[in-house]
Amino acid sequence: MTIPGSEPRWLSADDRDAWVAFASMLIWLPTALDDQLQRDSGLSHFEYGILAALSEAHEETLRMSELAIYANGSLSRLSRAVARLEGRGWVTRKPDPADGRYTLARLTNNGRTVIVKAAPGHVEAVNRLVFDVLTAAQARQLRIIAGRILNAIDSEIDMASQPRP
Amino acid sequence: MTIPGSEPRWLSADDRDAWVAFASMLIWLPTALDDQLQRDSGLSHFEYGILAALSEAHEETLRMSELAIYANGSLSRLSRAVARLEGRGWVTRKPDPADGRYTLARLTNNGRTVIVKAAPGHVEAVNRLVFDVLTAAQARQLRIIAGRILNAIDSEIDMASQPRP
DNA sequence: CGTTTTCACTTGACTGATCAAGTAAGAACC
DNA sequence: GGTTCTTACTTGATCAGTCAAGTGAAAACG
Repeated sequence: MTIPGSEPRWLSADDRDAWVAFASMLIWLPTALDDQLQRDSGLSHFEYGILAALSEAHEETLRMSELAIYANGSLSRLSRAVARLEGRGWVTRKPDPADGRYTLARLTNNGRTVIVKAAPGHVEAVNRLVFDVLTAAQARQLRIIAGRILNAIDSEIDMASQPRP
Repeated sequence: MTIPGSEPRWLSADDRDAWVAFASMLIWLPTALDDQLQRDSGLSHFEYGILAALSEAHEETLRMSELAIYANGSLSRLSRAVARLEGRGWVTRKPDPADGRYTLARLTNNGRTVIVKAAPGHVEAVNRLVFDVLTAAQARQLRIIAGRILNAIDSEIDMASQPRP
């Protein structure tokens, strides 16, 4: 995306400081949260997301393609992860009777027990590592900042898929 | 870390909103940056970090263990990544003559060419997706927020390794 | 109403990450 | 100065994730 011949645009000294800290956080916060879940519940963050999304859904059931969006993952990744969760007896899959192309994933009783046990520890970790160390104003800023960055990512993707609307 | 019998501490409505946006950003920003590097330079973000760290080091040379810290990765991961980069002719490895336990990784001329070509596009992406959409004040806040979260992670790790100082 | 397309997954082949075990060099101890 | 310990990696086994190809159900088409 750099226009050939144009001067590369570097980061200002302030931005560079911010980026070093931010980039490091982008790596270590997910790692820390993953570790807590793995230690305390034997779940990856992705698996946690799947169970959490199902537990909040109507009849604890979602189509795979919807679940993929809530859990922030590709369908392929979800398919394998749900296969693992099904193996542990925490989720079941069956074709949607209304349209055989869809697969309905549903939380089992055991699965509900797992997520109910895992949730408090995970939320506690999010509080400890994020919100306890931020002021209310910073938390609000964080929401805005994250929203803007997500918008920028989205519009970049839209740009790539349809060059001229 | 939840004290048994104590009430789980949930997130406030505001914090929950912030967390949903922030968690999504934690997933999609690294993905977007990785994609840009992969497309434009055939590098993963981790490989980019390795080459960038070497290019800024004295004589473009670093011990593996130092490099691991700069690149935010485990020694094992680094060892495999550098093996790949060595295979592509962008890095060499040799034992430190001063202490045979250390391995010195050094950027080759080809490696320098690669990182010099890759850097502007990557920095441009960081600007587009992060700093262009933030005010200067938000960028400053982001540095502070990231710093506080990193501190919280560090003190948690210290806590675990030495229960009582 | 049979054929072609599209859709919603699933899966095979491969790459990269992790953990634990292995190796080889230097330090420490007696 | 020989044995044990520590340090700095490296590597084998395994596992999760990606991409592309495959499958089977519904839509669309002529």
